[in-house]
Order: sequence, then C-alpha cells, then structure tokens
Amino acid sequence: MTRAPDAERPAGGRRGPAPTGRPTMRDVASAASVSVKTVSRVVHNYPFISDDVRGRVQAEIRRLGFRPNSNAVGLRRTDRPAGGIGVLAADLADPFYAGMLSAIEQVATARSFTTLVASSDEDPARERGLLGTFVERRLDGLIVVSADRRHDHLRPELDVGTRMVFADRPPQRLPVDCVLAAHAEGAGQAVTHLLGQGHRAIAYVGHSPVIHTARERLRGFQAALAEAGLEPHAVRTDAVDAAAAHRAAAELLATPDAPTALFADNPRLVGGVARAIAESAAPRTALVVFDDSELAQVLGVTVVAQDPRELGRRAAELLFTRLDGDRSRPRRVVLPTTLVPRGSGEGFGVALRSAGR
Amino acid sequence: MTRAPDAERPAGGRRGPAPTGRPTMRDVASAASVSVKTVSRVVHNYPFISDDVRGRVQAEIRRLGFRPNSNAVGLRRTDRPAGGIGVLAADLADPFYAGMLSAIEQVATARSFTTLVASSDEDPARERGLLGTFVERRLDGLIVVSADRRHDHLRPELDVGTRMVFADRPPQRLPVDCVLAAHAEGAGQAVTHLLGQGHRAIAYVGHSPVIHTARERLRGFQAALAEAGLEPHAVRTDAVDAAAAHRAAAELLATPDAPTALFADNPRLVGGVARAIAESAAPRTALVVFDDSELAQVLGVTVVAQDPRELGRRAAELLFTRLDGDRSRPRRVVLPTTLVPRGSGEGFGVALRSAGR
DNA sequence: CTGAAAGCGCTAACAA
DNA sequence: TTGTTAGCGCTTTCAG
Repeated sequence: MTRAPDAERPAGGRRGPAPTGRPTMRDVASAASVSVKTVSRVVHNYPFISDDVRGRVQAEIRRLGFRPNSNAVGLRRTDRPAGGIGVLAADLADPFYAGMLSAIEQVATARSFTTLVASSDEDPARERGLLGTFVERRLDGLIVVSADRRHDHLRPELDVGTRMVFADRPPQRLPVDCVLAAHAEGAGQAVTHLLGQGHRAIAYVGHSPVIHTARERLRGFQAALAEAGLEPHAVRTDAVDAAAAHRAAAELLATPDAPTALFADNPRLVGGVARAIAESAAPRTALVVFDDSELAQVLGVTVVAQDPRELGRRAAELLFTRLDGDRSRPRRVVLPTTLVPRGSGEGFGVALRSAGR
Repeated sequence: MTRAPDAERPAGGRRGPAPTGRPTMRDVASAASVSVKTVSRVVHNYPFISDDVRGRVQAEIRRLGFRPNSNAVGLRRTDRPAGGIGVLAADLADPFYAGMLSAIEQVATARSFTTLVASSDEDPARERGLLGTFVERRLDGLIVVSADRRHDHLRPELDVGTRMVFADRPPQRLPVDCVLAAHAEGAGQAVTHLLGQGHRAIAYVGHSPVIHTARERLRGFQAALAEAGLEPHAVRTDAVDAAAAHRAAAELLATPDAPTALFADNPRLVGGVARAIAESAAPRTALVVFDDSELAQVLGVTVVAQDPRELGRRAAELLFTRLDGDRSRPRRVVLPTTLVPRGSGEGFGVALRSAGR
C-alpha cells in the first residue's frame, strides 16, 4: 500500500501532446479542430452534434487510438456510478467460487458494469490489502467472501458509503447484507437421509470448526443426530485435505466397531474418503458429502448441494439494489441446499459410474 | 462502453467537504491544520516530517477513514507505474486458469502490484470489451488468455505503449510476448508412450481444431504416429464436452475393430472417456489425456501434464521485465510438458485408485 | 521541514 | 450546435 518515499525529484513534465504515450481528448480535439467538450460529447453519444463534426471527431479517435482515461472520468464525475464492482474471492482455484463469480459477472454485465476480481487465498492480511485497493479504486460496490474473522476495520468504509455484500460467509459484527447457504440445515439433511437408510453409526469427517461454514455443518450434523436420540459415532476434525481425509476415514473403518456411514463436510475430501471406503473391508459403507463436485458426480457420491451460481446471483442483485439507492436495514438471505442421491448414500457404495446426466 | 447521452443536467456540485461521502486529503489537511502536501507526504512516508505533524495527520487519517483516491493518483502521476496489472482469463471456472492466475498473483504481489482479473467466458466480443476497460483504467500491463482469433484491433494499444503478454494461446499477427506449452510435442509424448506399450491402434478424441491448442495437439498426435509409419486409428473431433466424449469413445469401442488405446485432447473429457472404457467390452483399453486434473489423479489416468503455475509465473515475469523497461523484440517462451504414468496408459485400465501421492 | 500554485484528463455549468 | 471556464483529488514544481 505504501509506496517509495517521496523523492521530490524533478520529472520534466511534458508540454503539449507527448511524442509517445496515450492520446488525450485534447489531442483528438486539436486534430479535429474542435473543442475538448465536443469530443467528450461525441464519445458519450450526445445527440445534438452535426454529422460533419461527429464524423471528423470519430475519425480522429480511431486514427489516434484514443481511449478515455477512466481515472479522469471517475475523478470528475461523482454522481453517476463508475460502472465497476469488485469481487474479493477467498480462493479462485475453488470451482465453487468460480461458479459464483461467473453468476456475478453475468448480473453485472447485464447492467453494463465491469467485474474486477481478486483472490485473498484465504489470507486475512491479503484480504485487507485487496479490499483497500478496491476502495482506493473507487469501485461502486464490493462482494466479499471473507477469509477474515474480524470485520470491524471495515466499519469506516461502510460509514463513508462503500456498498458491500458478504457472500458464503457472514460478516462479524458489521451491519451489511449477506447471502449464505443453510449449512447447518444441509448437514441435517444428510443425516436425515442416512437415518432413513437405516444407518445409526454415522461418523463425521471434516476440518476443524474455526471457519463459520465448517462450524455450522458440524452443528447441524450433531443437532440432527441428537433429534433422533443418537450421538455421533465419531467426529474427526483433522481432515484438512484429501490425504488427511483418507487417513481419517481409513482409521475409522479399520476399528472393530466401524461406522456404517460417513459424512464429509466439504468437497475436497471426496477423493480421499471414497478411496478409503473402496479399500476397506466394508466397501459399501455409505457416504454423503457436503457440496457437489465433478468427482462426486463421476464416483456416484451422494451430496448435499449448494447452488454457487444462485449464491452469486443473489449477492449481485442485492448489491445492485443498494447501488440503486436502497437504504433499508441489512438483509441476510439464506439459501436452501438440496440432497442429491447418487448411490453412495443409498447402499450401492462408491464406484466409477454414470457421470450425472 | 458507451454511456447514457450527455444530458447536460444540473447536478448541484458540492462546495467544501460533503456532509456524507469520502474524505479527501483536503479534509484531512484542514482537520490536522496542515497543508495538503504535508498530508501527501505523510501518506507516502516521506522521511523529513516532524513527529508532531506526522502524528496529527495520521490520527486524522484514521479518524476520518481517509483512503487515497487512486483515480486522482493515477491521473497526476504518469512516470511511476500505478501498481496494477490486469489478467484477462478465458474461463475462470477452469482450474487450469485458476492455477495460472494464482501464480501470476504471487509474482505481482511480490512486486507490490495488484492483480485485477476478468473473464471473457470464451466470448471474443466480451474479451474486446474487457480489454477496453482494462486499458481505460490505465493498468500498467495486461496478461491475456485470448478467446479471439484476431488481434489486429490491439495494434493501436500496443503502439501507444500498453504492455501485454499472451499466455496459453498465441497472438495472431501481433508482435507481443507469449508463453505457451508445447502442445504438439506433448501430444507426441502421449503417442510415443502408447507405442512403447505396444499399442498400434490409437484413436483421437477431442474437439474440433479451431482453437490453437486443439489444433496443435491434433497435429502432434498425427505427426508422432506418422513418424512410426502409422495412421490414426480414428479421429473424433466432435467431443465438445464429457457427455459427447462418452458417446464418441463408446462408439469407437463398440466397433468390431476397436482401438486398443485412446488419446483425449483435454481434461474435461476424462470422466466421459474413462466411463466409456469401464463400461465397454475392453475395460483395459489404454487412455492418455492431455492436461492433468483431480479426476485423472483419482481415476489413475495417465496424463501429459502442463504446469499452469509455471505458465503464469513466466508470463508475469515477462510482463514485469517489460515494465522494467525492456524494449527488445517480442519473445515466445515454450514450456515442455511432462508425461505422468498412472496406470491407464500402462495396461491397468481405469479404476478408482491411489490419489497421486 | 512545510506550503502555495499549477495542472493531470476529463466533465459540469454556463455562455454564445 | 458548439465553446469557455472551473474544478474533481491528487502530485509536481518551486518557494519559503
């Protein structure tokens, strides 16, 4: 954020159009022998311009390769929006966020807004820096998938008029709109489904519940079991990636009193858990995973699916509602999840099979 | 790009600091009883400032929530770069580009540059629009994964000093740097590997060679076979997605004289082709796929792997070399591919197995 | 160590 | 239908 010390060095400011460098409106104006304001009007399709002048100006614009400088535009024009929104994703490599992003872009494009994206890679410090950059660039609004656990520092931004919507993960003590999936209820759906299949020994494989979504999923898992008068057969929260999930599941399945069903709390674990099941003495152990993925489809794994595109669409529409002037109090939109049976939760085990439609 | 007609309407320009709205340097200056320039110096860590003044200014910056307006900064400052690069990706939902992007961001971050991303979704018109936006925002440089087949329209941008590097797909008649994988040679590696396993009837499954990469892969496939004095057993270029690939592969394998090995030209086809093989009368039919994927890892599919991160890293470094002043003629960097044997190309068929490492 | 004035490229307001 | 003047928020230049 902070740049090199102000060296106060001479810089030889250029006089008149530079020999090399980007042409300005003034360059176009003098080439077409009109005033700068006339060029501005042509650029913005102001209707009352003689065809002669319009033609000359357009020709010069093309010849010189003029493009308006949005820095200057954004500086002078403060009433109309600049036409850009920023999306801070936690991890662009995750197909879930890619889908969300694509839906956001679609809404923004329909409104003639540009979408600019940056990724925090789950690093809170990076997130703060990138949000700062977005703010400095005076984008019209932000959609944030936050990797941070505190959001107090955004309070001043909010007060000063920055519009933002949180998506997928809720804000902590910051009165802003947010769009979330029903994580706890979704995990409950998974449990209910497995109970319906006759399972009573259901184990949880996931990562430690420091992240909001993981915490909610675990909570929903436990609540649904409790409602049926059951305890979790086991809860493993050390499955940070596919390899760890493989180990955790393999260990669970190797015990004399092994669970008959597993619930994995996120899609990165599918491969590891499925493999552990396939390699175990009980290859028909049931499996339900939170969030869909290509791998789950191909392996026939039953999932509790969120709709990432819907999440993005709703977040974007909420943001634009705000940009259109809505000043009502912050809203929290909770989207339902869907249980998608594919076999692994219905007694067929995991296998390479029909890739969903 | 074009906005609403210039309505020339009154707008009630505000006088003095606005009651609501973003604080400016002037607001900070008057609150701290110093000049605007002094605030600027504090913001930029200019060393020769009395501690008293610095403290007062910093306090007001925090209190008012001041953030510099990068529009104004970028407008006035023309010698130093603004500190932002733009990446135009063809499809953010593709994990390949996600990896590339992450590597670019890493290089940029190390240089204190911000990375702004937009996705064309493989739409050339959208690509042109987004490149225009990047240019208007006066970013310091661009990395482009182009979905367009013509690039003449970028010529003026180039002449006017916009730095750009093409990645993954080459520019058409535009003298700019680019970084590509050795697609033809990679496809050749696949063929050579299959020949080495004794296969002589090798079929190609892919999409129509309108895209550069697909064309190159097909060319390399055919060339490697020709070198061994062989013809392709079949060439299917109608596999636009996994479902189409499944159909194509199933049809090939159902013929009396079926191929003993398949080469799939991109990772989106893995699931479909693998399933067709598993369902066929010859479940040990060999398979090599171009580009790695999680699915290929889990299914034990032998692949020809590019390194998307390396692609991104090299592109970013090339761009920064240019930003540092390098004016030598355009470079073309070609990165080698790696054959990764996992079983499907070595006689074990496709199966759910050990997820690579 | 600090400040006043000019101007980046563009648009708003007012004139002609 | 077109032009002139002022000024957005900041940095540069030059002066204290």
